Amino acid sequence: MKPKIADVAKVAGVSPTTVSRVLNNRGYIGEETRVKVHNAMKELNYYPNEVARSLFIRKTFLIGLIFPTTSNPFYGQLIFHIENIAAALGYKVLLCNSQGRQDKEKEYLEMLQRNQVDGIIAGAHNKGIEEYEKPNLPVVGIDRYLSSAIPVISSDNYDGGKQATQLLIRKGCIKIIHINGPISLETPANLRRKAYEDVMIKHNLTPITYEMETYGTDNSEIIKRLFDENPEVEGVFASDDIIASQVIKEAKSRNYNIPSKLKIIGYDGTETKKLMMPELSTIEQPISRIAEKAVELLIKQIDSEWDGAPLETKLPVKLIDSDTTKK
Amino acid sequence: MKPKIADVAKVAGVSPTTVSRVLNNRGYIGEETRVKVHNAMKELNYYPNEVARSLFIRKTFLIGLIFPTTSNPFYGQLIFHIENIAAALGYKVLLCNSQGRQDKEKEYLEMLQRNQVDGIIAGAHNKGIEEYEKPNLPVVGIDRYLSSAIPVISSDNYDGGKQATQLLIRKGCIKIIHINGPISLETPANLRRKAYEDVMIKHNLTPITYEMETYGTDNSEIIKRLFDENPEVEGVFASDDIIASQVIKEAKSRNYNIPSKLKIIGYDGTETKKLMMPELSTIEQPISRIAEKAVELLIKQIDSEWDGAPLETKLPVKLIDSDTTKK
DNA sequence: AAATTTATGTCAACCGGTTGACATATGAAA
DNA sequence: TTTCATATGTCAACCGGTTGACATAAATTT
Repeated sequence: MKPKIADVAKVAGVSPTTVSRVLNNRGYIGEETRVKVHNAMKELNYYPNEVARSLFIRKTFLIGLIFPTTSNPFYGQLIFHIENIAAALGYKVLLCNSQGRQDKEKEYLEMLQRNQVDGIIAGAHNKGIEEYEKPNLPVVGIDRYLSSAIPVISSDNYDGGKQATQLLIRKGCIKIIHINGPISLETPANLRRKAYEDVMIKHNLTPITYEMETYGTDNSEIIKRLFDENPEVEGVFASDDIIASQVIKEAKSRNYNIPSKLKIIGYDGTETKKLMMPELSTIEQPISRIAEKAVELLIKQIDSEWDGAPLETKLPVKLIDSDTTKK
Repeated sequence: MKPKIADVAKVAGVSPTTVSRVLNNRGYIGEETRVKVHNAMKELNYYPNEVARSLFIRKTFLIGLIFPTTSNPFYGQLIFHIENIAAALGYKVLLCNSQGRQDKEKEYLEMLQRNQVDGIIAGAHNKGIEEYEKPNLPVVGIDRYLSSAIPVISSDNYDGGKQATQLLIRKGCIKIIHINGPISLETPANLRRKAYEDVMIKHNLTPITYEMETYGTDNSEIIKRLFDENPEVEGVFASDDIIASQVIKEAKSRNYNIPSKLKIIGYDGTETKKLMMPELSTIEQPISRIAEKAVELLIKQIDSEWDGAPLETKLPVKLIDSDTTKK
């Protein structure tokens, strides 16, 4: 059986209260008592039971994370940073991969509440989860509008979309196509598309957008259609690097020379992308800063120090003009 | 204040014990009472406090995960599967990114014990963490020997190394170099190198191995040295796909034509790799099966159903012969 | 009519640590 | 000598849910 405070007290020859005092640095404690207690803890291999402690102080220092999947390097990297920053501030993270499924997300939401997490950071959201509407606990969204009272952190999606489109135009592309995720999701990421359309129209070009199916589905059909219907395409702005990689693959199989015949730019710019496909131009998101802001805002809410603003935080992106957009 | 069982009981007009009976399906409960209680729970937005429950039943259904970083797609994907399988079995996961740092790993190990996790799955390990030696709780290692009593799950590293090396030889390479992670770590992954050396020697070829620095360090120097010292290299077997991608990058900058002049094969074969660099040949690890086995063995230990064997589980790999090893 | 099953209530102990109230005993400062 | 800061102990209530013991009463069986 695991040792408890009473066991430590017995070994150290002091009272349980004294042990608790040592653990929490409360009241007066003599130096030698402190040492005796610490020795006893070491001897017994004692670890304070945080579950009991959490119950009493009514706080767990747990943060729930709901994201589609850690398999995706963008979320993997984001979660890495969130966990890191949280750990530095004394918080632990409970991980949930919702896989873009509404039923899973609901289950996780309930599970997290049962487990008394102090707050939730969610980057997944399937419309129609009313649970987010009654915010019984602090929540921060990343790139997802969850409800009118929940703050959202994102990269400057409009600026990113603008820069990407402008780059392709600057490099001489006329027939430029955009391909993005399911627009039915209410996400700031839709601004990437909005910016693309605005820039195209401003340059008297016709915007053409292809839309992906739900997250995780096989998208190759849509990309094939893109090429079938627009064989003379000169530039593609994909709303993330994974989609961009699929476009590249299809283009190569159709013998489009990149970048001379077709230029491509993606979005995200993860570390993995930098290593695995350095040649791909992209809009790099400030992932670690997004993580910082999210944790910061969540903890402010937890500590009741949040005044309701800002509801939206946009962080600057960085254009990476690499080989796939060479002139 | 959050509602508790007593509040539900009051609203439903029954006793707290009856509510608990409904929640746990114990003893006799009438149908209409059950309905009344459920309505009260819904009305109050009641979620049972798992912290209190965990304290009493002395079990948290929490599993601690210690891995270097979710940023790396291999760990990201592995963790995705682990979390999924665990969730299906009623377990939740607490995520820790040790970043290959011994101090962090020790801290996390202590934190997890304080938080009463039921078990730990660790894929990170810096030698000399004696904490693993006194296994106060169930542990499973992935690709890492933690202590003599802790079971390890891994891909069949020897076979993978063998297949990779044989492929390069079959494709006509003579001067083949291997590059791997820090061998100081006691990991089954070292068998990739052993297999490489064995196969080379069997074919009367000279094995040459370059070793990476500690995890996460900048490795470009070592790869540059590899090419400087072996300009006539014909084949490279990298011990993971990320290293392979760095080799490709350096080779391209030196105008080596791949695969005509230089053939490359990596190791891991994550989904991300398949999307981002489908052209890279690799040894694909059965990531979801590794996750399954790990969770299965951990839960067996938790349920005291583990008899100590098998201590080592090796799962079959799959050769992916793609463009970078074309003849 | 008696025995049994079903349904619910009351009560108290327990999980392990926290905290406040209060008692007691030093050694040091006033 | 008196006061006070220091050091430790005892005790009990509490966090929220679980569980066993026991009581009671209605509905079913036998």
